[in-house]
Amino acid sequence: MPLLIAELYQRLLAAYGPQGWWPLLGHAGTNPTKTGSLTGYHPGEYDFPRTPAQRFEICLGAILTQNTAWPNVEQALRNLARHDAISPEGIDRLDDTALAQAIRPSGYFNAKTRKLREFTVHFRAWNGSVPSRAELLAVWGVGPETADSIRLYAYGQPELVVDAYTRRIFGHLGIAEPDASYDHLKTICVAALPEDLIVYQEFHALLVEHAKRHYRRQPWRDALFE
DNA sequence: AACCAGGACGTGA
DNA sequence: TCACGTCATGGT
Repeated sequence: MPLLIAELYQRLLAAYGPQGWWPLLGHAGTNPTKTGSLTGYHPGEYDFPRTPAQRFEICLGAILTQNTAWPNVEQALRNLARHDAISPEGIDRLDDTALAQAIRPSGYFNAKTRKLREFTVHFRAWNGSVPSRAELLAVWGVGPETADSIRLYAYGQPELVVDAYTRRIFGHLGIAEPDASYDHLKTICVAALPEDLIVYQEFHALLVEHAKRHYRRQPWRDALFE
């Protein structure tokens, strides 16, 4: 009998406490239980984003963090902030060379320059309304995880997020096949958890925290669950 | 000093 | 569908 997903969530929450995602620039809040020297967490506060700028910052971060370590993304976001470019107008103001230079620390800077351009066009067209998952997936450079992250953290929608850590942990613990698809993992999580914004936000954040602690390098030995 | 990170896209079978 | 190559910097 594999570990139940709901029980996994409860035990992660008990072990690490509320994480407070999505991390935001300029938010001094930290989480003493988190790994590394990351900042911008706001455990116990679920009324983010509080401004249009914070919403757009989360969207940019969701794209910039694709296959990229978060500290690199923070450097890129700080560069954009220095250019006053955490806004659709700010992105537009930078030419491709300047934009690529600013986001260089996050890697794949040519591809991500285009992704930020494309996203900005659609973001403005949504005109403040909440984009559907399909609308997000229609944006070049936005795949399933990025779309779900934006829905969940930038727009406060109860949209469950799956990532490589989810697959790795579930595979290791026998909850799902190691090569299970994104949609399958999402389906079994949605079926096992209450459809709740806070639960979804914490669930993803807790899996990331747990993976950073115990799944960095193979062979994985899960100190919390075995 | 290799190894890899909070993926997505294009291509060929 | 699906497997595989590509994109790139910075931390460990």
